[in-house]
Amino acid sequence: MAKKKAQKRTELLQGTLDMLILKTLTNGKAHGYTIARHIQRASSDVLVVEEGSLYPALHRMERRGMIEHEWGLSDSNRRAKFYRLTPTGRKQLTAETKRWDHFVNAISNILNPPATEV
Amino acid sequence: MAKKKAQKRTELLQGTLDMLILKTLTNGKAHGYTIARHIQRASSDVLVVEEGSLYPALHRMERRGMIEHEWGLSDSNRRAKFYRLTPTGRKQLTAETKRWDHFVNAISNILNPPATEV
DNA sequence: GAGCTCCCCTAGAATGTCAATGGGAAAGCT
DNA sequence: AGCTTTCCCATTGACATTCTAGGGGAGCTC
Repeated sequence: MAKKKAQKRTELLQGTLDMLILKTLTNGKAHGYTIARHIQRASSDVLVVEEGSLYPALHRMERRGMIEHEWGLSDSNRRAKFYRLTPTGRKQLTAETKRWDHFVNAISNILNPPATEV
Repeated sequence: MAKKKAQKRTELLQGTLDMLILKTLTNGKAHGYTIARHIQRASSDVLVVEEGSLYPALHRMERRGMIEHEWGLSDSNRRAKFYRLTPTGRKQLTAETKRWDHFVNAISNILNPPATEV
């Protein structure tokens, strides 16, 4: 037994999902299912996007004007909602990426403090 | 006017606060107020820990056995609750740091995909 | 004693993620 | 044809964490 149950804790750090989705869409339009797959593969399975996180994220991002959708047919011939970046979305990606770098750098400074001053 | 109001969005990425607190405590015991100051200074004001986040975090961390407290007097001669790392807390810090590195690396792979395979 | 800084705390709202679930349709298999 | 798998969309309710916005008290300086 001992079901190696995955941590109950959040897998993704809140706030990073939008950035990942936006980034994924810079490769061209894609539908939800594909976006999730891409993030998972590109991260070697470290980042797993649950559907219950993905779709709400896509919806709020569209509501906020970062992405737009149009219906189409997927590679496997199924109805799928293809999302595309808007100019706003591109700006947002730039901003969030900058913020992310900034943030990671700050954390890093705490985790590995630079040589102390005299 | 145009009060450049800071984004309503969360300043800290969820889940990082505990790690920062634990790390801060590796320098020795400290009380809440000092911990917050330290994080802010060490990050050049990038990371600001609000009191409404700090104290609940300290309390739950203590509840989970990662830290312990004892009352004492601060440098400025006021009653203050000094927290200290427990062995569990140290382990937790190691685990969270590993998780963090792992995570940052994964995000990085998506944001700056390595040279594509042939 | 007014005002500042330090130090503790909590309640309520907001946000975002997850687990669980549901549905439907194409593809592949036997 | 029927069955199963995979793909694709979506929502619900629980949960954790953070923030805003409050409250209180005690030492220090003038």
